[in-house]
Amino acid sequence: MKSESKYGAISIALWAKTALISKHLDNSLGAIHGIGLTEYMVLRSLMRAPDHVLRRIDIADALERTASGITRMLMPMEKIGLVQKELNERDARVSLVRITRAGEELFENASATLNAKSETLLKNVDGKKVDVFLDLLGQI
Amino acid sequence: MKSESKYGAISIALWAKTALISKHLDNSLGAIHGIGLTEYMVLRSLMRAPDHVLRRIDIADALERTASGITRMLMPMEKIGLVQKELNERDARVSLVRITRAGEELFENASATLNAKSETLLKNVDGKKVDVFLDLLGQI
DNA sequence: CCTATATACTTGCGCATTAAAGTACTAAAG
DNA sequence: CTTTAGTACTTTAATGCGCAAGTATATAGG
Repeated sequence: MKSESKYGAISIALWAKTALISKHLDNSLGAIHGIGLTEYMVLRSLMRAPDHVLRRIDIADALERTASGITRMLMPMEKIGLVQKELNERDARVSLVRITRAGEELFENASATLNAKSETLLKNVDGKKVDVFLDLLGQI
Repeated sequence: MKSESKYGAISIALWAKTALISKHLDNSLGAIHGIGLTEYMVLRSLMRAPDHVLRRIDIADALERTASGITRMLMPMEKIGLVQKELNERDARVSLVRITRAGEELFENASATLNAKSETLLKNVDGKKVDVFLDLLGQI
């Protein structure tokens, strides 16, 4: 068997470890706050956007998802009041997404859960190299 | 907005970057070899197993998937002759999975594709830190 | 204006995956 | 043996998500 290149090994390790971590995070967020990890990421994108508003397509791009996936995901999120639809006067094709006050609060609580759970999951990672790790991930 | 802890930031970066990378790898493997990334990982697990045989449950554990997901995934793989079922004489509950010669060949070719594509996707990662990166991922 | 092309979504359909229930078998304890 | 509990897998029903097609609107060129 030919050996795996180091870059291939990184891809595979990323895939495997991320599967593990995201499953745990998804379960915790679901059990405690009733949202999935992808929904958390939608809220996070909105919180980071100027004025806390984004077009659906911007969310799709940010999360590496398709527009159709975003449309479907936002329906229940709107129903439970985490986000609300908003029209764009300049362009009637666009339907903007705004995070609500309830969405902001849930995001803050969910972030605490995510941070705590991440600390547990990553406790074996050499604390002195956390910044290196973040830097390497940023280079991708 | 409270800031994200560094461990939380790592989880999120892993999630986002892995989504990007695995989408590209999945597309390449699908277009060139007709298998998905998860199926590639099944073959990889089998290649690394002693005697190239595993129980379904071992594959499920290795890939962070459920037994039922593995059952479904193996059906088409068996149909196109990448793996074959095998009985366990000691325990009739178990149905072992063995990689075929065709499966081994496809795995070798797919590995070359995966390595090459990974190199492209990760070309911005500081070459001197590749070992550090792999080590950090291994610590998770 | 009018047509052609591009953009921002939404919808219909299908695939991959899971959770939960069901089947078949094994193992452990009396 | 027989009962009980546990394990390995399969199946059923439901979810999440993408692709392709469809709708509505915008923009550019004649």
